[in-house]
Amino acid sequence: MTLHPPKIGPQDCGDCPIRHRAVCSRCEPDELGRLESMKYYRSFQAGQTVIWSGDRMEFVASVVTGIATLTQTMEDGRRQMVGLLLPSDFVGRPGRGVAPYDVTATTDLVMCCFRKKPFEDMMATTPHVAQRLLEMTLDELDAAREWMLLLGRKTAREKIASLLAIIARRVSGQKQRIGAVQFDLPLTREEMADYLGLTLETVSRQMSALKRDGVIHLQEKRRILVPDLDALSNETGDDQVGEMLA
Amino acid sequence: MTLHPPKIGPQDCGDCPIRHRAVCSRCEPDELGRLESMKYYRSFQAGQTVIWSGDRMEFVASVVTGIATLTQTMEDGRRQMVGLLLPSDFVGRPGRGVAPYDVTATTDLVMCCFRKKPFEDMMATTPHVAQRLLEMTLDELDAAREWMLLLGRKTAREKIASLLAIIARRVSGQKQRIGAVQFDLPLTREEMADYLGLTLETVSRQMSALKRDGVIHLQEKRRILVPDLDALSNETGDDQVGEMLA
DNA sequence: CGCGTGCGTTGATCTGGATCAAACGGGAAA
DNA sequence: TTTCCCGTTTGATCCAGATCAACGCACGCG
Repeated sequence: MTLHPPKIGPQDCGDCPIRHRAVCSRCEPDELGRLESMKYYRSFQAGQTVIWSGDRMEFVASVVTGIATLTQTMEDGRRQMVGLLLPSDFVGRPGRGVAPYDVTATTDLVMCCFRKKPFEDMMATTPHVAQRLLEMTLDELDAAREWMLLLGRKTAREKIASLLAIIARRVSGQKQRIGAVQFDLPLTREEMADYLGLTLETVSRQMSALKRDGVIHLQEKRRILVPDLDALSNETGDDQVGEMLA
Repeated sequence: MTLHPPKIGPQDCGDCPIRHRAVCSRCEPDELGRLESMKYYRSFQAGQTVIWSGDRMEFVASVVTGIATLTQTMEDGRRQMVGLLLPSDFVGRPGRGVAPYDVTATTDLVMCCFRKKPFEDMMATTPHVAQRLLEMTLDELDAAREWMLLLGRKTAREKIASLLAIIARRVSGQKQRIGAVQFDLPLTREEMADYLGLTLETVSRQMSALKRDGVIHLQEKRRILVPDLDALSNETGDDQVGEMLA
């Protein structure tokens, strides 16, 4: 079924682009060595499913390059994206055997996988991996709760603006909401809809509205230019002051 | 402002009702002793605010008895509940100084508070607290993601049924969805609305509809009788099989 | 006792976003 | 080149849930 593309990736953890932010970021050289012995890389093409909900999981993993999504699907087909995985984000849960969500590559994707059993053993015996994983999980929990506010209470326009602002900030790297930013949307309209709890038609209409109002400019559907990140942030419904101290 | 009711609580951790499920559940006797030295109890009356969003937090805490809520509020007053805290649940984040959400007691509440600095020191030097906290945080993250599906994709009726089913299962203790269950709702209609991303009128109407359809019986507004937990679960929109293995 | 006040219910109407439907445009295959 | 396909846009209509409004009921208080 799955054809395996060449197993690329930085064989040496020292060269790894996510070395300083992933689960392994706190590890000492000897711990890194131990991780190297249990790791292997896997590549996926855009659109491929990494893990199906309900599958037995024999590994946990970090996103090295590319973007993946976490989605839940109801029997009748309603879908909700519950997570967007960027480089350095972690997939899987030590101590659980079955995947609760579908994991899908939305762009070409390289994952650094750790065999589950050795990884769990390492978690139990050395503190650095567990400490970092706790920190990352707490960050994800905060993000999930911010998303709950968006899903429960924001208007369609606010939802779109929030998503664009988040991607703009993550892509541009800068926390500051100053000046112009330009980036490629990594999601289709339908994926945006699944993330925001909307239909793809509403996403398209609100994108057009934001464009009409000059908040964003579209060149080529996916390439977004935000002339003023501050103006975009004003459309998110978020408290401007409260955001600053987060 | 805040008047302090008598500081009740099990002074000895050995007698604590949440001893086996809270952050401290993995601790050895010597570690418990260390925790005892940094802990103190605080009581709150139903309706009191435990922590305001933006407040400096000088402690982390476990819920001992009672129920508390975590809510986010937008400038214009829209509110979204992002967590429901039952006994043994943990509040606060080691390593962060400012509270991101309002924490409110919905019933009379007793919390076991740990001074933040000593607690953080203990997390850094002994693994048992951190390990348990990671496990609990991962559970909360799963719950938050389940809630994202509810907020983004479920109908009003499915939302109400899901909330009632969750409370029924947690209150009755039994994971099995068999037979009749009876319990008191710990939330007002407005709090339910804030949790579900609805208005209180819609909550009231859907409660009436579920009553009309015989899925629940109401005696005295808050006292709920679920004659058949299975029938209620069928109204949640959730995959029956998928739930089993979670 | 009458009165307010806090919850909850119910009714009438409105509306934001869903649904149904058609068409566009660019890239790849034929 | 033409055709097809996929992602996207736009239009017309519908409807679930929001909003506005009135009222019921239980409880505590002067």
